[in-house]
Amino acid sequence: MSASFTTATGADVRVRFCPSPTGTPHVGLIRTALFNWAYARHTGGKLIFRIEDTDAARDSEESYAQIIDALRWLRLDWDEGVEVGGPNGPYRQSQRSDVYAGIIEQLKDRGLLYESYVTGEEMEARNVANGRDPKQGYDNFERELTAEQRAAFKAEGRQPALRLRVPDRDLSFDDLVRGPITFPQGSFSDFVVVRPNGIPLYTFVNPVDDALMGITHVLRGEDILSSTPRQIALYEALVEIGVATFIPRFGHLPYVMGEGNKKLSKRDPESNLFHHRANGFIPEGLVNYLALLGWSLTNDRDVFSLDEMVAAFDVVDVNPNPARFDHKKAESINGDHIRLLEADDFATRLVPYLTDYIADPPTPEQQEVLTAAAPLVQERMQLLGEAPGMLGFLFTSDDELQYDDDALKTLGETSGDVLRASLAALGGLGDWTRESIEAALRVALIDGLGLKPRVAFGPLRVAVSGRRVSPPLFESMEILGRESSIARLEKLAARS
RNA sequence: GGCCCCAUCGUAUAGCGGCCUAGUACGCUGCCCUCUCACGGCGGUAACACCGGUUCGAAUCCGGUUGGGGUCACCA
Repeated sequence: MSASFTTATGADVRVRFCPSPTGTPHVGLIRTALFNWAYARHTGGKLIFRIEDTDAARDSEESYAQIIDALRWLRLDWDEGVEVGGPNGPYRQSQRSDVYAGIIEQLKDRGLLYESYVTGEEMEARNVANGRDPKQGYDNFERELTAEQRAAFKAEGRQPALRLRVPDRDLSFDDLVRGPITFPQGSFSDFVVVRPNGIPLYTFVNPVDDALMGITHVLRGEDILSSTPRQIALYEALVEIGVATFIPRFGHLPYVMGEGNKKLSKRDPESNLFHHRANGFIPEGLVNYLALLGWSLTNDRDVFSLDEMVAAFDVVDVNPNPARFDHKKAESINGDHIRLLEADDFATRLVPYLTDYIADPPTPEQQEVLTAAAPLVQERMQLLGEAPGMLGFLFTSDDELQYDDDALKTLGETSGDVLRASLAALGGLGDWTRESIEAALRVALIDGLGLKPRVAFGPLRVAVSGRRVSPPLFESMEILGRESSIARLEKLAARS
């Protein structure tokens, strides 16, 4: 590649995110969006959001809506593109056919694109006839077809595909995350950019749109690394006809892998961004974890905000090795972010996960309980999806409260005595507060019955929550109220 | 198979020639705190794939080997 093309830097940075709307958003895709976004924000540049919907058979509006949903949920905004518009629209490739048609004509007139009539079967036969591997691929043999030959094919009713004449030399570029990469001449042959029906392929529209939109840095998945020299060849052609004035820099981000050594597949639920949202990831936590897949803030801290990421992010610091998605680590990071939330904010975010128990929005009574109980569980949660298990008992009537089997198993010989002694101690209690409840129970059970705390309070926990583990007992009883607490102790005492 | 990429504890990473008897986090684990579970605190476990070079000195640079991954479509 010529060294004479200039590339923009600093505030002139223009990066893009250009997914195909097929299927539900993948964590790898979103990680790519995040890095592009962070780079734009860090440099004061622009993020362009374009949709590559040139495959009518696989693209869907539902998928498009999901990608928008995902970006907005994670608070990744864009400066130009679908939904927001901009000077380089339209931003959906399905609406840009006219743009492509003009460029195809110019390229063809210059001889940079040429007609190719050979079919796949014919090419295989040709390779066999020439003693080559049948799968060897195209050998550029139609570069110099004469007008007569072309006319003959057309007379047969054949329509040509258009191939790009690739330069007969090595193609190199300096990858932002991997350094210099060279593809030797002959690594690939002239490739099809326009189908016989006139519809251009991804290999064409992607670089063309990048050029037209002034993209300076192409940050994308590693899977496209090997087609980068092809794109550079196209770019050189675009420069020749004046459509592009420079070749962008490329940076290939590492894969996001699943268990073992396989790329996180679309079938794998871990790959589905919304699966994580449904489980109770908060955007702060998920985006933080995604950032850690190939990048780090400092050597001794991995919990940080988007703002902190923006201040520090640079593509050149991205690690080239593939990263495994570790849900344990992801959940731990999420738990840290949950703990960072303001109490009211946290309580509000719990609501959608508690719809089996409360209304959305909650009734005033439910809101009161939720506000009181949220701080008790904020430091014990990694995922908001744990809320029903931890708090459900507070929104269940005394009659309907169920006991978990493993909770009942912890009940022993003394459980009945503990419950009866507790009822006696609590019966005449004046104030119903965490402190008064605890004081009365300690006197009755620890001092009175001589029990160890964990033995004494276990049965009460089961009676109140129906579970073996629960939020702190005395606080739970205070929130539940005197009447309900006593009813629950009596209910369990009756069966002990 | 051709071409390309990658290679530090189980995982994610720090390290960009001496600060490294390799740091941090998750995980696992011991102890403390403690009404359960968590949170928090203090410990422990565990890695430079291999072989050659370059250098006074290499996890760091170079070459090779091995291993992994990707890509070779008229899909994107």
